[in-house]
Amino acid sequence: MTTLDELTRGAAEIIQADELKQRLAAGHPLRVKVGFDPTAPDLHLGHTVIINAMRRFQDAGHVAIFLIGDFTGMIGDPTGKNVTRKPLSEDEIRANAKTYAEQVFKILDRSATEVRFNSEWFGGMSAADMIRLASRYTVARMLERDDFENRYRSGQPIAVHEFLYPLVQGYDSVALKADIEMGGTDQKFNLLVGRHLQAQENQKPQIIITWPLLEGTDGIQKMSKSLGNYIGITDPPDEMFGKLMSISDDLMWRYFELLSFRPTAELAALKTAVADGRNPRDVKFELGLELVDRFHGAGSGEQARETFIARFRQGEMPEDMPEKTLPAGAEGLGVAAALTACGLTASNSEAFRMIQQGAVKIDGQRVDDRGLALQAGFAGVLQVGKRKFVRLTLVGA
RNA sequence: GGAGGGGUACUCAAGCGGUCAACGAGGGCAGACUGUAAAUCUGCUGGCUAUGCCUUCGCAGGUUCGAAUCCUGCCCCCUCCA
Repeated sequence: MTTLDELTRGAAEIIQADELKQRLAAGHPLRVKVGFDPTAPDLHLGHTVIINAMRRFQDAGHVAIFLIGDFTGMIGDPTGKNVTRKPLSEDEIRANAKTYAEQVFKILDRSATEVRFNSEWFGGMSAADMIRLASRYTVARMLERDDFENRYRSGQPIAVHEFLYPLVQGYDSVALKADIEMGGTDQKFNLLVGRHLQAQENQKPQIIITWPLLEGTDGIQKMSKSLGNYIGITDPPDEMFGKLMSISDDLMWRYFELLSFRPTAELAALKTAVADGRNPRDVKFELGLELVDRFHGAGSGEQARETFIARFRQGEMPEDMPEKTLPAGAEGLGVAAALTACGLTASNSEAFRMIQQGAVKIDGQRVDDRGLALQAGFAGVLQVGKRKFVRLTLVGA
């Protein structure tokens, strides 16, 4: 039996926690809605925080509604002041939705998930109905939203249709008869609009659960692809495991809380164990095992761990690495040129720098001579730093 | 429309005729130490056919032996006034 605490572990805020308790106690399956933007189908662990939450609700017998905002996506949402998002074509949206599904059902239980598109109810809505919808909320209340208020006060433009977005999102909840809507903390305002609109339609206003934005591997900024501090759920097992091992001990607990399905009591036990002297690294292994298994199938986590140990604790070379065959001229191929051609360094200059810093190895042997030329017939492993390898073969030109 | 301020490498930010491939900070990368953790220390952080050469300081010209630095035009951003 999943308790309320377990369902909302790590949540930033619950609006009307009492109501949530009551509805859960009533014993009926609740409709848990989460909206997704059809623009970014490449999910990382940060996105999964909320998907995990959906899964917990499913396991407790509720229905997860995976809502794809295709209607809104086709218009292009300029929210977020700087970049105007470009509208997506129907084809793009369909393709993105498919990718979403593939990724999301690694976590969600397909049989307890409703996948919906908001073009279902907006696609055929008349202008009159849209204006009617717009009449349901006042400008003053719209301006309560933080970013609207800031922009209004500082004289930055707010396009009229931006006011429509919260309404559209809120109306989704009406159309879906959502009992609960979850979102990132930045979504709070929009989620509240849903409550308002539902009340006007004589529906029970949805309960709102907001989730924090997960910190990236740097432990400071939110996980995002553009910051490069992300762990993609399609990352290969070894890479995913490795990235997880590189997070700080503090961050590990955060990841456990938001990403692991282990009961809170177990997490507390792990914490105690570490406090009593257990190596945090081994606990981090547990995290890696769980997550790699989740995205790559049972057993893949253990395999990733073995590879990890072999490579980093015992200093072995990875078993599979990119292979490359290059032609060598009469005088051979300079190491720097070879490194760059293999993509291990961005330029010859960088390659020279790496050599100077003792970061370059050939078959595990450190290279100090930047003038070294590899001859045709060479076959071996080039390495830069601790984790970049290429198996290179040189053939005569 | 008027007045003023500003655009420098991944980001912030110095420099205001030569010693500038450009101070410093952050970030990133590498080395040491480790548990590929954090913290810490050290080095690097434009390119190349590499002890030299080439290209970079909003864009295009000009002055000068020599410009990121001075002049002209253009583009963009910000602040104040109308």
